[in-house]
Amino acid sequence: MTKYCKIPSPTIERLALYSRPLEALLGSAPPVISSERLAELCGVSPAQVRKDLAYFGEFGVRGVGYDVRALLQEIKKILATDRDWTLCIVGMGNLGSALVENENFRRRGYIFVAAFDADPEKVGKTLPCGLVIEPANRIRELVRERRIQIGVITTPPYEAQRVADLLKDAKVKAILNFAPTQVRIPDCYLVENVDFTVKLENLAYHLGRLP
Amino acid sequence: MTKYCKIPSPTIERLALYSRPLEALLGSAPPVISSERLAELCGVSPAQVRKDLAYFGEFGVRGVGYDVRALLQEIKKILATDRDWTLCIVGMGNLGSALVENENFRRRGYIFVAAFDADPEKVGKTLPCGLVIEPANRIRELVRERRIQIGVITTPPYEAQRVADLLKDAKVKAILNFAPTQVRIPDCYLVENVDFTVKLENLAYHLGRLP
DNA sequence: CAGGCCATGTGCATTATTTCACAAAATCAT
DNA sequence: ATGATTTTGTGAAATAATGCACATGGCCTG
Repeated sequence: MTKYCKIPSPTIERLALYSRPLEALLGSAPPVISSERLAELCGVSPAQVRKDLAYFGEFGVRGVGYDVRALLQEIKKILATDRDWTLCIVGMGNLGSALVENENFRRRGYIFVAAFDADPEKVGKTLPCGLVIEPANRIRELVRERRIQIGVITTPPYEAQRVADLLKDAKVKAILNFAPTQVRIPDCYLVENVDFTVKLENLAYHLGRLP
Repeated sequence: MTKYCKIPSPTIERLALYSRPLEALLGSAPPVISSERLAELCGVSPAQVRKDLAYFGEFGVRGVGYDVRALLQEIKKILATDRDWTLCIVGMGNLGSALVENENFRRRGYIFVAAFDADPEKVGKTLPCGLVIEPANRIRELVRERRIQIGVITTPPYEAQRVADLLKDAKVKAILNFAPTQVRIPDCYLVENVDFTVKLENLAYHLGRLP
C-alpha cells in the first residue's frame, strides 16, 4: 500500500544507493533482482530494501523479485533524476576544478553551466570542460540567464556563508556546500552540507579506541 | 554522568560538527559559549548539544556555558584528532589530485604520505605537494614502510572494490571511499563511503516535488 | 488446473534518537 | 549571605527508524 505520508529521510538516501548497483546490472544476465541480493550489494537489510520501496508503490513481483530496468526507472522518477539539472559552482580551487570535470555528475544529469571565482587571476580562464570562469558579481545575472537550479560551494570556509547568501539572492533553488562550515539559510531553504573531514573524524574516533 | 555505554553514531558526527565553529571562535571575544549559541551555529537543538557532550563528561559550567578552548580540546581528544593520522590515496584523477592538496585535511592532522595510480603515464610524476605518484603494486610495501593508517579511494567506481581489497591486505586500519559504489569488507572493518552524488539526489528529490 | 514454492508487502514489536522540562549548580548584585 | 538569574545535565516522554515474521499472491511443475 503506497503511503504518500512522511518518507523517512534515510530512505531517500538509500534510494540513491540502490540505483548504483542497478545501473551496473542493467546490461547483465538476470533481468530481475531480489531484495536480498540488492540489500547485499548495498550493505543494508533485505527488509529495509522492501520497506523503502514500498513507500512509493509495489514495484516487485512476489516470488520473483524486482525487474532491474523498471525498478531503476522508478527510482529515478522518485528522485527526480530522470531529468537534467543545471548547476553552477563557486570557488575554483582544487576541489572546485575537480568537481566541474567530474564524470559522475554529468553522467547522472547534473550539468555545470557556470563557474565563479573571486580571484581576478582566475577570472576569464577557460576550463577543460569548456566553461569560462566568471567573477562572483555576475552570479545573479548568470543564474537567471542560464536557468541555474542548484549552486555548489567549494570556497574556503570563511567565504561559504557569504556565497550562500549570494546564491540565495540569485534565487537558486538549492545549495550543495562542500566547505567545512555549516551554512545556514532560513525559510526552510534546501541546503546540503557535505563535509568530508567529518567522515575522517568518524574513522579517527573509532580507530582511537580500537588498539 | 558520563556513560561509557553505547554512543549514538549521529552524536559522533555532530561532535566533529561542533569543532568547526569552536576553532573559528578560538581567538575572539568571549572565552565561553552556551549550548544555545553553539547549537545555532551548527544548526541543531541546544538540548542535542548538551546531551551529546554529556555522553563523555561534564564539560560545562552551569549558568555560564562551555569554555571554548577547553571544549575544543576535549572534543579533539574524544575524536582522536589531537594527533596526526597518516593517509594514502589511490586514484590520482581530478578528485584525487584535489584531495591530496586540500588544506582542510592537513590542517586537521590528516597527512597524505603516499599517492598511487594504475596509469603508467601518471606514475613517477611529482605532485605539487611533493609526493611522487607510485604504482598500485607498491601499496602493500609502502603502507608498511610509511606506517599508513587510513586509505582513501578516489578511483572510478568499477575499480573501487578491488582497491579496497588491496588496502585491506596491506593492513591499513580504515578506508574512506569516494567512489560512487558501496565497498564492502567483512569482519567489521572500518569503511566510510562518501558519495556526494547521493547528496545531490537528495536535493533533486526535494526539488522535484516543490514546484 | 491444482498444489508447491518463493520473494514480496506489511502490521507489529523493538530499538534508536530526539525533544522536553526541570532540578542542580554556579555566578552576580544587593 | 541570600536570592535572583542563568545555563547546564539528565531522567522520562515522544518520535523516528529498523527488524521480524508471516500472510499474500504470482509463477511453475506435474
